[in-house]
Amino acid sequence: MVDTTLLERIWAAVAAIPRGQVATYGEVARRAGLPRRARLVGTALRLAPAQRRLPWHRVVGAGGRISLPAGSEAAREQRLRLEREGVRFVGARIAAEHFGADADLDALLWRPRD
DNA sequence: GTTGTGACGACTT
DNA sequence: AAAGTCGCCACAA
Repeated sequence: MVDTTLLERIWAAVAAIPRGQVATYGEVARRAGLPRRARLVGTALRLAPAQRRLPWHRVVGAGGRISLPAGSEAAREQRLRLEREGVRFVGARIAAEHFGADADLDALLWRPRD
């Protein structure tokens, strides 16, 4: 069983993602003080009570790709929610401008051509 | 106890 | 670009 204090820390880190921005699972884990525990972030989101009203859609896979099964209803909903708050996609990836300051720049080393 | 799976990710081939 | 490998670990069977 997961320690609920860990879940709380993760949920708090997710709640802190500003509207219009995204963070990767790895970043959320780091911000929660749990480096290398990206998988746990996924678990935490799965276990999160809907009542918490977490911005779960702002958590994405490394490099800005949606991690939910491609073509799934959940994946469509996530993209829709993101676009609805101004997050722009370039192909399957989220534009670099939407990542927070401590995002891993190496993973974001791509740019839509200017 | 062991194995497989997965809302992950960094590395190496 | 694509496919393996490894680290990570909760969970179900």
